[in-house]
Amino acid sequence: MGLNPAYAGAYGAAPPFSQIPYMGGAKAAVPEAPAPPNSILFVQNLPHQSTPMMLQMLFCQYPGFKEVRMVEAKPGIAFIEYGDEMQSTVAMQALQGFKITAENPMLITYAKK
DNA sequence: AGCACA
Repeated sequence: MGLNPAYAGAYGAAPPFSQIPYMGGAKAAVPEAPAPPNSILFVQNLPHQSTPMMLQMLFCQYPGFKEVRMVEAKPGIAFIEYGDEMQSTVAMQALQGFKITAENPMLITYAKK
C-alpha cells in the first residue's frame, strides 16, 4: 500500500487556489479608465530634490492652473490643482512622461480621494 | 509604491 501518485489529484492533494490560473488574472472592466477624472492631478516619480517652484513653472503654462502642493511626508509625489477636469486633463496629457531628469519622467494620474 | 489640502 504505498502512495500511488494517481490518487493525489482525486483526493486531498489539490494545489492551492493561488496556483490555479482560473481567469488568468482578469480584473474589472475597461482598462482604459485607470482613474476617474479629477480637477486635481497626482504626479509621481519626481526627483527627491524637486521643488514646488519647478512644478509650477511647468504646469502654470497650461490654462486653469490653480496651485501645486507637494507631499513632504512622501518625497517624489505632488498634487497639481486645476480649475476643472477638462483643464487638468489637457495639462496631464501635455506633461505626461516629461523628463525632469533622464531618470525621472513624470508619471501623472488623476488624484485619488 | 506613495494621494494632500479643505
